[in-house]
Amino acid sequence: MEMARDKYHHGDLRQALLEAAEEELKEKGVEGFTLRGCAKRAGVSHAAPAHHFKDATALLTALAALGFRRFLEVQIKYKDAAPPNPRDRMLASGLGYIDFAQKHTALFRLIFSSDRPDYADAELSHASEAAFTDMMQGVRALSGGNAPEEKVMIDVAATWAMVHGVADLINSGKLKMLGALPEEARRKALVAIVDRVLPPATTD
Amino acid sequence: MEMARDKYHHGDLRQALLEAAEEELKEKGVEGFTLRGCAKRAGVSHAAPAHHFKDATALLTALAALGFRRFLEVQIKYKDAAPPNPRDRMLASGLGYIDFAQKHTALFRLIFSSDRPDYADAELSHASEAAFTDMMQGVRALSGGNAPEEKVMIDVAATWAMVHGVADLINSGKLKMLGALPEEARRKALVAIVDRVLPPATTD
DNA sequence: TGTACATCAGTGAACGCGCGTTCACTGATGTAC
DNA sequence: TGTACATCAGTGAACGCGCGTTCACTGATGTAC
Repeated sequence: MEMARDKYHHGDLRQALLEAAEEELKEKGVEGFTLRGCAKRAGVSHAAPAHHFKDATALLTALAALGFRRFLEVQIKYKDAAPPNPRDRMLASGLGYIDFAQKHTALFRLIFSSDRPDYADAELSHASEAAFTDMMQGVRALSGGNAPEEKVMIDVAATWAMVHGVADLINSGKLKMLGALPEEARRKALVAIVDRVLPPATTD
Repeated sequence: MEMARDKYHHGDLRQALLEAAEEELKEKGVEGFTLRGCAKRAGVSHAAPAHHFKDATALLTALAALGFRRFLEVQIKYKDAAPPNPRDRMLASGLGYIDFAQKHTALFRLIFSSDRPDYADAELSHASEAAFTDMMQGVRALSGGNAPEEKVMIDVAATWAMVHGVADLINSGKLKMLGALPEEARRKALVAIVDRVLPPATTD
């Protein structure tokens, strides 16, 4: 095993830069994010990142893509732990969405409230679509296979908006009354809120 | 009437800077906002703003306060045009919230998704509290005077989250299917969505 | 009504700073023979 | 197994840029007498 400090070549600077970027984002916010700051955090000269990312946008774009993938993973983890019916799975998925927003404040902001990543990038748009598609499918399963398209659209919009609203408000500290509740009560409250908007499961 | 171009003294540079700042925000986003850019837009040397705003944060803080006041005005305007019962007034208020987010994208982002304004500032925190208080009162009126506090909290959170979620998702272009609908259909869809989460009016 | 003076809002040159970007370089690694 | 060489990932000095901030200044306005 080699000691990292002895190495002139970093080994996996690309990965290290992504981790550094996440930290940088956490501490400085999207608005104060710099490439030089990331290089410093990764323990590397400020010119080194150029070998891996064209510019700050490229780094933020890759980080946003990674963010979307983790965002989806969290939701899937929650879903897989839920009772195997569309309603409970959808509810779990929503709780995962909110949990991600709370635990990864900076990433959540990056993927939902920033113009800095390049959304035309193939990797990023693929990752974001995967996340959104998963959510749509969950709602569709819940609305029932032959619900009219118009109803499905309303269901999707309502469910997504509710979950996203809770996540964004908690994330920006505006629903402190929820965040302040003890673990179990918080969960119960979130369930009550999200549950209120889920379409009733159809039985056909 | 004096011609503005003949004046060495601007007349009301403070106000002009606020308007310039809103434009700057609209075009460059919170992330690219500069004081020098605002000065240029206001047609004034870059050192002039210092007489009115200590720094960029002070200007953004004043702008955010102004944003919250307008945000509340729009909601009140909508409410006053609605049938005078708690449910319709609340619904109207929510539509006003969403309307503001759509028409003042930059301001909405500034007040809900940016760390740059100083929220400890008295004027700003007063303006934001006024907006939030108004909303809480609307929900409280709808929940009925003697609803248990816990239910009111859930009602507030659910209503706020739903409205805010729709507003934020439309604002960031993620509910295109709603934005793309023709005027009347869009309104109907929004009503259906927001209405779904409003607590039933109590009659006691 | 006129003059002197204080006040205030603006100018524009200058500064230091951190940023992104470029460039010649150097050290480490992998491969051909 | 050893040597020569190409490749690649890093360094660090240098640059130009736009930023915020400071400063001596100047032009306009209001007021005292």
